[in-house]
Amino acid sequence: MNLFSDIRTTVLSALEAMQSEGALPAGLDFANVTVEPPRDASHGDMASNAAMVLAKPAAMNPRVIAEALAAHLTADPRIESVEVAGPGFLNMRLSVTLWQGVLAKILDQGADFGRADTGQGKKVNVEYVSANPTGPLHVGHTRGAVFGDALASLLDYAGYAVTREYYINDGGAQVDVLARSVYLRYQEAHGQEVAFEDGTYPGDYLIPVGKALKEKVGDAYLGKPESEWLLEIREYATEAMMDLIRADLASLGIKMDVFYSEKSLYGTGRIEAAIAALKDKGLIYEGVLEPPKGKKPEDWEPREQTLFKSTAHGDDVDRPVMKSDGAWTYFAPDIAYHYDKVMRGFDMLIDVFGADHGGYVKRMKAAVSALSDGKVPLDVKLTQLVKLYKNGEPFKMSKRAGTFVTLRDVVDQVGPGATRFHMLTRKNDAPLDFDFDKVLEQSKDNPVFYVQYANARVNSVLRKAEAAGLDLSAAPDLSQINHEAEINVAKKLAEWPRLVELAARTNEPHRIAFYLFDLASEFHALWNRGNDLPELRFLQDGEDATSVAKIALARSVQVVICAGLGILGVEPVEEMR
RNA sequence: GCACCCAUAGCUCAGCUGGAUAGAGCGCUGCCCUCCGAAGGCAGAGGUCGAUGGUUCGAAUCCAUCUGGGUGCACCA
Repeated sequence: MNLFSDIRTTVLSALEAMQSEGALPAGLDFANVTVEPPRDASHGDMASNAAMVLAKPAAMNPRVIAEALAAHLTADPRIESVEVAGPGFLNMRLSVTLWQGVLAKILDQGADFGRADTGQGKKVNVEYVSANPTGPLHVGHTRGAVFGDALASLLDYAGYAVTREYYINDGGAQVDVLARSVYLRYQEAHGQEVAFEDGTYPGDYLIPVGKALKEKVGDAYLGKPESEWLLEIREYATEAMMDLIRADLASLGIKMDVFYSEKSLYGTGRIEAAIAALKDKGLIYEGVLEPPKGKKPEDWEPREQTLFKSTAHGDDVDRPVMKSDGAWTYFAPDIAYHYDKVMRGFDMLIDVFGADHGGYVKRMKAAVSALSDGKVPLDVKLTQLVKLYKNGEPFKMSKRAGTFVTLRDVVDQVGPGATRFHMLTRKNDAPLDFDFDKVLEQSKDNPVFYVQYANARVNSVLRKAEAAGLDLSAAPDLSQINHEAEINVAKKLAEWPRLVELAARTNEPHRIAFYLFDLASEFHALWNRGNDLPELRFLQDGEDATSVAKIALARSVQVVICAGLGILGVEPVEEMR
């Protein structure tokens, strides 16, 4: 349970009490009343804007409202003091026992402390990665993969029923190219000279696929026209690539619930059904698009196409769903795929795309809005570029030069945990610098290390406690946790449930990473003060009860750090080496 | 030309459905530690929040216009 919403409830009932006393007019809307941590700690533990928000509708001076509200709130034993400040802020200091109670709750609930019911069990589908099945995942995919996976975990923690999904683009021309490329490797495996022309994939990763194909079918396809092997090899190669991709994802600890095949939409009437659904709504018509203004493609000519009236749902121009030759455009199966998601009963859809697909957002939202009659929201999160560095020097990638960096390269070098955490130290729509050396650096400017180090220090305390023969199963006397530096840590811990809700509401898992860094900082600050003030150390010689209480604080920190790392998909390390 | 994203300290970036004197890390300055919890700690300097208007009791946050950067713009996915 979120302490801030607890206190907000208290404030609201105080306001209602004022109304029944006639100290405040009836019929006010309290929706904008907030209770938040003030930016400046000298303003107390929690601040409310109630008086200022209500001043106008109540036609009263905000300070008058604030004073009356303060009088009501001081009656609450949890609130130690209330003061009115500035234009009408209500600053509250909460009693120490309340913060001590937070620790008790953390120890009682464990990793569930902070679990929210924001989602109320609603079904949400998170689609991410969805890379073409034509090769291994590269760094660009890595960010989308980590972001999408952490977002899915976050939403799960916030009470949603989450489905992790990967859309396999196995229906377009690119898988034909893949098949031809594999055929070349297959010929090569038979000892033939081959040349990779433009429009084929020359990557080494197809060599074993060609060899394996030779093992499987022998020389059955040799010297045969494309028409006799294209379908079979395409099938075979796509499967091989998906195995590769699944393994790449697994190396980051990612496991999808659903792999959805684009190909499965063709020839099954599903695209037709989705387009028909749009047609029923009067959103499909035959027409000719205007040429794009300004930059006009050289080969542009007016063509009549089947168009989706996406402008009716917020898009800038209508979009073609069928080419002039009668084949579906790439947009058509995407519509059908999202229609399928809607039909599967999801209450909310999230697509994670690379930033280069930004131009695709509006039409996708238009499609989902149209197909669900505006009932199912689609949030599209774009992940920006990852710039690679090695020791501060930009690391140029080039497919030709062979300096093409794959997801596997990154994970093999820095490990899944550091990769994941670092990828989440930026907002998804901000570019990210990834330095292979700095990610592994053991210093304060590396948040991965700093957070892990906090957890490791707790483990160190626990090991020493065990060695000293302390009995940690006894209930700690938390009233001994009363020093300001200790209470500050408890206050930070109390913010955790609220932060989870905020991060889930905005679909922004990076907030978890930043919070963990803040919490670790608070914990390290307490640890460091133990250098000067021995009474702040976690282990107090000869005073077992005190040690047990202080260790309870350390364990609370560990519980929340591990819960947070769990959302990010980062394995906590036992000790730093 | 249009659409979307971005612009905050010297650098890299946070900033809560609009809240008080805008924060962190690095870098910089000063002090502390060289056996007892320092893979460091404490303190400080550093900002017209890209610009100009507007809404509001109150704007880095919302709206409009402009500037600068990124991405994308029929019959490729």
